[in-house]
Amino acid sequence: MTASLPKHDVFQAIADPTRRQLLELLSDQEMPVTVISGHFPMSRTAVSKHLRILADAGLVKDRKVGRETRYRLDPEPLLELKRWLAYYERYWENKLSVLKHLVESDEPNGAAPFPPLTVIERKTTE
Amino acid sequence: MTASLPKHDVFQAIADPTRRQLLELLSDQEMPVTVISGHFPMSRTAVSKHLRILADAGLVKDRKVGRETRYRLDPEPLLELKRWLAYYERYWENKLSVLKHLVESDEPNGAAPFPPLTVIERKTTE
DNA sequence: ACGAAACGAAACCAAAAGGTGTCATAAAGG
DNA sequence: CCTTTATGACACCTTTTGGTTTCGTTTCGT
Repeated sequence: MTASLPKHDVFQAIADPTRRQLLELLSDQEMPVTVISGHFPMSRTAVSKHLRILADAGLVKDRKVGRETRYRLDPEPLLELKRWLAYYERYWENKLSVLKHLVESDEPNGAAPFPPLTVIERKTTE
Repeated sequence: MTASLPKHDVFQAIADPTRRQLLELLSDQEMPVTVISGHFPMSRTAVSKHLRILADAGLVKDRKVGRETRYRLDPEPLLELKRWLAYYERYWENKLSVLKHLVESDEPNGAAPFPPLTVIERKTTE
């Protein structure tokens, strides 16, 4: 167990626009760092750090080829994102039902309008 | 034009685990800030700021009811996320083709192995 | 009319994020 | 060999983020 414990999760990894562009660039083919960083208006080191974060999230894989390290997309962790998103699909599928909900809870201050207070635990840093 | 120019984008908004929990909590029904913050191990103000960020991204809507402000989910911006994700679906649908790609680009240093260097413009802060 | 409740705004703070440049090392290539 | 190339590891800096507390304003309830 404790299988690889990703230090960065997918949500955080894709939050940065540069990293999303990296994923797009690497989706076609694998590339070494120098070539990759040539596509971005920042230092190679900066790009390298972004790649590290993506790797931590499992979104890219690397392999050494001679003196270079080639990176390529691994889309697998995006499945988690897809599953997360799937939960909300039902909400936009019928926005009308949302509207209906709004109208129904019309009373300014209902009797017991809100669910039992369940405190959401702070995820302890693993 | 310049239609509402969201200061925070969806990707950044959902990057924070607390904000994802907020979305989940608000997906069922609308709630005023005090009730919402009762579910989280942090100050009301902190929760309020998270709600602000979600609102900036268009993920929640608020309406004033008396002295309280009730927040509720608006799933619409998640469509952007869904579209972004859709681009990558073809990659995990056939991970085998990715593998094939890898094997084919076997030569240690091919003639012109990488695409023409197109520098990706830094998105100027709007 | 007045105290309490609900909330946003502001000032503040520590830590994380996103950059930079320099350096050490390993592999390639005369 | 000796130089160049590719890269990761550091040390460092600035801005953003996520949190706090305090304060003012509006609305409610009595």
